[in-house]
Amino acid sequence: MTTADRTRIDRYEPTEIEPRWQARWAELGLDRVDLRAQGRPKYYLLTMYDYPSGDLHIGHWYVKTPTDAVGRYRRMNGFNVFFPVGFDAFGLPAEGAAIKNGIHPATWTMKNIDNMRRQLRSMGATFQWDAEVVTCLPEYYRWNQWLFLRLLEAGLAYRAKAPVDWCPNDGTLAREQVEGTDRHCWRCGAPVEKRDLEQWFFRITKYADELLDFGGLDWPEPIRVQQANWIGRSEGAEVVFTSAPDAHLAGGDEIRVFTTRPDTLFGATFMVLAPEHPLVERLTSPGQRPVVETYIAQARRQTEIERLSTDRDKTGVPLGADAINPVNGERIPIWIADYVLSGYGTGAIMAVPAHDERDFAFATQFRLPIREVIRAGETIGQEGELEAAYVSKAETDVLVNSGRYNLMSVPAGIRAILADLETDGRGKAAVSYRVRDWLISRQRYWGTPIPVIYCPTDGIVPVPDADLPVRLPEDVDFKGSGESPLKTDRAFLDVACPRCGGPGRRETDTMDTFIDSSWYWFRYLSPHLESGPVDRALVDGWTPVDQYTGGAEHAVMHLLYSRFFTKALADLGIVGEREPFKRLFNQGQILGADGERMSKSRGNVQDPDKLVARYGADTIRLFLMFMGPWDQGGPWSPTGIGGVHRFLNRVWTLALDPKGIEGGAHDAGQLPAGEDADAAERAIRMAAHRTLRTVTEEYEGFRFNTMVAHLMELANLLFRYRGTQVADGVAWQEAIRLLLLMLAPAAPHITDELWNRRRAAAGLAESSIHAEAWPAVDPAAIAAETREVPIQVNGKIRDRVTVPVGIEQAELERLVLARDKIRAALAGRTPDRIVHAGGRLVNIVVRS
RNA sequence: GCCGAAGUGGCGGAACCGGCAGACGCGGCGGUCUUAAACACCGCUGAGGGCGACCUCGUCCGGGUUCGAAUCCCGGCUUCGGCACCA
Repeated sequence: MTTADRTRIDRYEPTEIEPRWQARWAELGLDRVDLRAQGRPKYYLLTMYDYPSGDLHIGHWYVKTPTDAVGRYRRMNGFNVFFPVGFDAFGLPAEGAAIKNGIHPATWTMKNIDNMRRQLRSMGATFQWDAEVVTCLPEYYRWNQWLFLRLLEAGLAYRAKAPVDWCPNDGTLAREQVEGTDRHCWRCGAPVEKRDLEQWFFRITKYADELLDFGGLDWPEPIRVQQANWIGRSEGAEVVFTSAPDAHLAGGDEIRVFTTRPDTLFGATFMVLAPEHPLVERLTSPGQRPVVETYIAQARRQTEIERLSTDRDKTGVPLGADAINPVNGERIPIWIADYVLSGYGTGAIMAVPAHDERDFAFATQFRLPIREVIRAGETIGQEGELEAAYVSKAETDVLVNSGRYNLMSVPAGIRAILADLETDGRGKAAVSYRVRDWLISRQRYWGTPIPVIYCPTDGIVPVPDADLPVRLPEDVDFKGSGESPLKTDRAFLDVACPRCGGPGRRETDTMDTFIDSSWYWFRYLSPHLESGPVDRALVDGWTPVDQYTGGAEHAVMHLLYSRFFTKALADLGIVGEREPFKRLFNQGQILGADGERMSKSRGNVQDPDKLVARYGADTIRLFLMFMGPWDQGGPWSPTGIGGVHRFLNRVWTLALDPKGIEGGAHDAGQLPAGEDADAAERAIRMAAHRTLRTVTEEYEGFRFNTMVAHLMELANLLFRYRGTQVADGVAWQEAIRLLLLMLAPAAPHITDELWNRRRAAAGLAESSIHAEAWPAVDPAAIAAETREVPIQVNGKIRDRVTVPVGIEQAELERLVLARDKIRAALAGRTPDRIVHAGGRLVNIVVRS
């Protein structure tokens, strides 16, 4: 085909087609959904909303456009699909921009949102824009405050003084926001310190056990494992030691420890308290006081210093006091050391150096006694000096040096010791969790104000519901010191106590923005509702979310908080379901071409606007799906994008110009050798329907890369028939129709254009392809009469034979053994065995 | 160190259940069309050997199970992600 010929039909011009169809879909209301419609099954499709940083990069497309394809596919399958978007609009970058450029965070944020809305529209996705949520608007954050007050009433929110992780730039951090061995801030990278502050907490620990239960959820295994590890449930015992009488001490103070190994109680040769433990002060002997105080001060500072290695030497000092072991009355010295954490268990341990690596290291360093109390059963009587801690809980291990518990197996020992401790009131079975309560206070301006007032008379007073929202003052002074401007804003700060009317002071901390994202999908259902946070009827009808898509980096933050919130809201009677997201898919992450995370500072950000201008949204959508498995991600490389664009061009040509013949092949326009028109049409139908069968499964299973590959294969096959006598025949027409329908969810613009050009050519009125039903496979079309069977000799392919589908095994064997190549491979030997692999293959086994 | 995921052509990847390794695309080579180039189209393209039909080798490494292993089992190596003294 020459250039002149090729211009005979219109060329594929995505930049002309795409905006036109996007406008048309808006007119047709394709992006609207009647949430109260009856009849069709609901499908709540949710993709993680974005922080309005200002620009979309290709990573946003990577999450959202395949998700949109799923929505379109579901819609074609008769579902009422709800697919909202919004913006996670509070947060630090806006404040940073304010300090740096003197722009108000609200101005900066809303401007960014405007730009991002435009960019999001260019994806051609069917987002429900009228459900949009912007979390920095009072109509949203008002309900953060309202929910906070309900949690406060229910005892799920509380204020406590606690050592908190503190970043000099960003203030308080949640534990999840402290990263790495050196404990740096996830945002700015500065070393994180510990500070004692009065802070607000949400009682997520109350739900620890329920959060470990993923029953009924279709979530990726790695995320479930990560959450389970984060929650970190350990079963063991709480054992009560007592302080021994001493010159400076009457004795009898209860010192509780948590242990997972009550069977090793006889091996406790000393005890260690966290430096922050409340009893340290009381137990320390006058002689040790200076050393102890120095150590505590040092430990405090130590968390501020970069600690690059976890296997640094253990440090600690003795208090100069002893404790009494409840099982044998033995006196053991009490130490403090920073390897015992104040926030876990009881903040105190019994040290069993023989059977715990950390205690072993500590004992070795300070020459404390090590007493073996567990031995592998078969090594009894071979006791010697231990070179390392023996940490084992094997069934065959037995207790030694443990008085009346000697020679009991470990499980039996645990049960017996626990029972005896319980009888004496000296201990009980206990469970401990790694997860701590969620610290939600942030010393920042750009967040939801925490709705409480401090009154000298009444203490902590909640802001009455009627006074909500507590609005962020707009006219504030950003000094750039990092200190929240709310702290110095008299108009905000000074407020009458709602209870006594006296002078009160408003809370100046704002909420962690993860609160916003912990319930936003409920709000999507009624974003402007003024009578409450959620419309209960809609929530009951539409939640849980059927499919959630987003990055795995939220495994222990957003995805855990959301589950907690949903459970808490269910207990408060605000929602009915206890889990937010029924099915979760974590797509991978697109990295920069350098293999690093995309970021402006690295200069490796891919701008989708340019790509869209050059290739069109359909090509970009399809290319992102084609790159590889969706959960894999990978470095961005535009190599190959041309191949996908070519594919769309071929679809264009197939649909509009079936009779044309390209130059190139000598036999162009001829049917394949040995094929008549009937056979050709059967081949086309079979290919189209087989493709439909696979592609349907691939949409269901989110295997978009192979889905695109199979559509390419079908297009390649049709291209071979282009210009032949069957081009544009009945089978061809059907194949084109199926090809367009199958491609429609992934490449929505070009398919609607081609669909309607073909309708117009047939004298039919316009009708969007996206209103069509997903086609059904015709079983008759895919039924084959013959099939090709590979033949192996000793597992190696030697030949193939085409046989009728229903052939008898004996007949097949006779046929196979008569083949020249097989006779040659057998070289006169007699087969020992012939394996028929379910009709898929024949393997002739011959020995010698 | 612990937990998790993954290692297949020059590259992205396919093979979903143990049954034709490398689908599809990129890149490369050759060709058709064109005055020419670009575009488009057609063919070839894992490595080695052979004029050829074909043969040998080949899915991180070493063992094993099986008629048959990229796939299952045991041991090891490497890369990526998470956790960071959690008693």
